[in-house]
This record gives sequence, structure tokens and C-alpha cells, in this order.
Amino acid sequence: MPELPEVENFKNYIDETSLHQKIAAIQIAAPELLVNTTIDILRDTLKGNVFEDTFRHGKFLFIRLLKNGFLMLHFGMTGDLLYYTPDKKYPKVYVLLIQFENGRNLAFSDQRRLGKIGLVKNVESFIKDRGYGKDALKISLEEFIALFQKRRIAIKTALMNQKIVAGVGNEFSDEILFQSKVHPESKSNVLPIEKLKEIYQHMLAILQEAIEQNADRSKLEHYFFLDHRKEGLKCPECKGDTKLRTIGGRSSYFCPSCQKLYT
DNA sequence: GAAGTTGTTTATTA
DNA sequence: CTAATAAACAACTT
Repeated sequence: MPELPEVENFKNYIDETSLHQKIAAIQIAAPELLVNTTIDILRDTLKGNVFEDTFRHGKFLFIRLLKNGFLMLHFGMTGDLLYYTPDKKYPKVYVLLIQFENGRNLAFSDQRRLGKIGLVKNVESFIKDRGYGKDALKISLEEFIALFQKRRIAIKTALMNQKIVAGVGNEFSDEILFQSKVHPESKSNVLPIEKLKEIYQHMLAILQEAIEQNADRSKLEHYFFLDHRKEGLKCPECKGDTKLRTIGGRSSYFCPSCQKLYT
């Protein structure tokens, strides 16, 4: 599922393929993904326009346009990008297709259609108005500790809340807490400052390495819970059984003996 | 074929 | 007002 590292990877992909080319036409196959815009407005805005550069905040990707602000993309659970040269094998299934004047296409596919497509005039006010927290890679240790010390919810739920810190989802939250040896149901506000610091440091380290590996899960196999999401597996540390529990409405995997519960 | 899956939004309650 | 909680949505897998 696209979390922060995957979205960073999409950003790099667009930077490498789709910048500085005039858009000849677009196709919109899933109008229900549009937020605060319409098919006509999106088409009028993008046609003849140019992708200039990109900016990521949490799991949101913003593409700056030569004219008229930014194109906003959110990848939901199944969003994906493919830049390709149309031939007989295509078009593949897409929700949005960008056709460049050079003949290449950029397809945004989203099998389960939980993604979002929109136009944004000002990225900072978009983030502020919707209440999203600082990006997980940009938040300072002091800000992180202050925010998590005043939340009484489970630490896993807090980590996944985009309005506290933006970018961490279900799978990375499990891995961060396993590395930090903290039980996901621990109350955020009772964790010692030293533990919050560890969580912060592991969050940065894991996200950064995932980005360096282009979010390729096959290169992240040493992260146990990123790759082994099943109940009853042997914990690589203590050889005990891993557990599954629904926390914050999401399936959470953890090692009950290695990960200490703070209440 | 009913239940499980995740990121986000919305509704409800404290 | 803020914070916490639960449910809803999409569409595909088990």
C-alpha cells in the first residue's frame, strides 16, 4: 500500500519521466476520484500545460504546473503510475491518462479507486485547511515529542493519524513499533520521552531506507513486519509467536514479548 | 459468499 | 472548541 516511501518513489518517477513536456490531451476514466474540480475544469487546466516540478507531503503528491497551480494526486490503497509509449498492448486500465505532445503517456491507475485527483492553488493552505500534520521526514524531534505526549490514544493509532504526523500508514507503523520494542496499544501520552525519541529515530531511519531502496519490498526483507504480515510466525528476536490484533480499526502485527506495553 | 483488507472522511459521543 | 471512536467507502482476495 502506498505510504510515504512509495509516494516519494512516485515523485521521483514523475521527475524522471514527465517534466517539461507539453500536455496534448487528457482522458478521465473515473470522475468520482475528482475532488473540488470537474472533468471540464481539469481538462481545460491541463491541456497545453506543463509539469514543472513535484512536491510531496505525507502521502500526497503535488505536481506544479507551468500555469494555474498544482495537480494533486493521492494514491489510496492501489494507486500506481506508468509512463509508456502507446502501442497495441495499450491503453491499460487507468483512472487518469496524460497524453504528452511527444507521444508518450502517463497513466494513473487505481484498481480500488480510493485515490484522489484534484487541483490546488496553494499547497501550504491546502495542507493547513485540511489539518494535516508535518511530514514524517520533516517534523523535528521536539515537535514529535510534544504532539505524542498529549495524545491518549494507542501509539499505533497516533502514528497513523495524518493530522498528527503525515506519511506513516499501517504497515510502516507496525515495523517502527517493533524496532522500538513498543507494544502498539501503548498509550501515546504515557510513553517515556526516551521511548518517543526512539520511535522518532526508527521512523526516520526506516522511511529513509525504504526511499533509498525505491520502496522495493524485496529489498526491505530484513524489516520483519514489513514483509511478514501473518499471525503465529516466529519473532526473529525472541522466537515467540507474533500476534494479530485490530487496533484503530486496522490489522496490527506485533511480538507481545519483545514489544512492551505501557499503560 | 461472507469476511477481510487500507487510507481517508464523516458522523457521533465525551 | 478539541479529542476519541466507530463506521463507511471502494473492489478485489480468501
